[in-house]
Amino acid sequence: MSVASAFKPVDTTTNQLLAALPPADLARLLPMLELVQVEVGDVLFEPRDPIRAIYFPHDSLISLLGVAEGRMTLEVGLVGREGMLGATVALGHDVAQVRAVVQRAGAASRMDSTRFRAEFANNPALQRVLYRYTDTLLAQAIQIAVCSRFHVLEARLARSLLVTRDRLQSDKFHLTHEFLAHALGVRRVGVTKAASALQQQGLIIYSRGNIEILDVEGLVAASCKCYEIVKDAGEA
Amino acid sequence: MSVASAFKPVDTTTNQLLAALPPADLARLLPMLELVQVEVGDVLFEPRDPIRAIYFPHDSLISLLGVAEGRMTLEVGLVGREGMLGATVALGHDVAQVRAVVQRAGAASRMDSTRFRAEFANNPALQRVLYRYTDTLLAQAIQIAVCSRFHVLEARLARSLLVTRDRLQSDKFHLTHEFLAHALGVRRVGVTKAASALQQQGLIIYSRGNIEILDVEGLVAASCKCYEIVKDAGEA
DNA sequence: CCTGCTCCGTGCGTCACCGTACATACTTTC
DNA sequence: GAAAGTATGTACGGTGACGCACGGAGCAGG
Repeated sequence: MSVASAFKPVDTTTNQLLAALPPADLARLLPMLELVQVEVGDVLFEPRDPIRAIYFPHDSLISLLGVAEGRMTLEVGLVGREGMLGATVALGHDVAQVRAVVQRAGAASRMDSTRFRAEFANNPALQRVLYRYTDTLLAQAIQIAVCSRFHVLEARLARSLLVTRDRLQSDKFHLTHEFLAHALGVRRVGVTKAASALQQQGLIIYSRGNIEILDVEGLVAASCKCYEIVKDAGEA
Repeated sequence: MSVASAFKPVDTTTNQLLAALPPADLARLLPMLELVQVEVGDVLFEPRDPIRAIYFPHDSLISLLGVAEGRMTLEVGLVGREGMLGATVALGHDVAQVRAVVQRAGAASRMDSTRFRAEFANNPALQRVLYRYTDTLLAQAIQIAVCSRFHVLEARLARSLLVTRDRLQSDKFHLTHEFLAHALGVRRVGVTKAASALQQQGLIIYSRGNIEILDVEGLVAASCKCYEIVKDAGEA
């Protein structure tokens, strides 16, 4: 991760949480935001870490991984331009419960936790936005819990790809089987098997981490309902 | 469910969310609360239902079940005296995402959603309490997602029993294998097998739904770390 | 060009849990 | 005190994913 040029102003229209704030509130927030570039694989925090900074992604994408013992992980949330990372510090808990790892490199606005908490206390608009977003995160986590328990890997993979597509607003992205395995909480070979099944159905093609979605409708059909449920919850 | 005698006043010290409110804020809330009795198996709402009322349990216990197609369910949260049901309506989403089913009969204070939302908007203390509690619910859901994915049934059953014990502050309670199966997202026979294993280890005894925990330490050892993680998150 | 690295594919034995069906035992009811 | 209901126990084949190991293929740089 690196601090971007100080000359480049933060584009406040990309991140939708920032964009949702009234101009006056946003203006107060802006001087505290620092534009940074995050790189794939960067770990912004680990479970039990104190959260020192919160992030508003612009074009980056951050995966929230629940961690069990060993190297078993499960993605419980995905944060892109529509959300923020670390809302929890304003709500009372300042210790991370998940691993936050960058899934797609890009820009994000960072802010010190302490200042954020102080600002949060005096900013009703920010409170409303965060409260609502946290509720969306909860809906995501719940659906992922259900999905991981009951649905077969192939459907879950399809769901995961569709969510990534929505977040990035692109049909092509880079994501290795290894990374997906961590997100889905399965072995890498399991992903290979499921992905090649989707590929044989003509829904996607992939090669060395470059994934392209060919047939969105087909992929929706191959996925479980969970995809649409979390999508609806996010928009409602 | 039935409305309790109007003569009986709401005991505001039992539910810990209510108890945490400053007296003035609580006083404004009280006239809007209605004391009701909920019975085992009562379904307070289903996924996609509009949430018409919110609940503050006193000695009752309410299980939040994520629902997949068919009769496959998974408990993603448990609400007792330490929490409330339906906080989500104040946060923006007024449609339920889970099934709320009474696990243990008892008293709860009910309040109309619309009035609750209005009160929430003007009550900073209530906002703080709810923010924090929602964050705890999120922590629960995340840990349950991880736990259900990676840990074997016996450990998950042990965790579930320990959580129930904490909520009820009692080593004895009523809970059938069937009910536990719904909560854990497994078959009833799976629970029977896991429960009899715990019984043979001398950790619990059960008979026709009456469960007694004999060895808390042993049960903690038999459970996964998830139990302590959510416990810590709730208290932190 | 060959070495090294990342990424993907296959095979094989094991296991937890599934779905189903049936059996037993305690409890309540009339 | 028989019938009906509730709760628990046993059995069996099936399967999705596991863990591990190794094979191979594309891409990079010296």
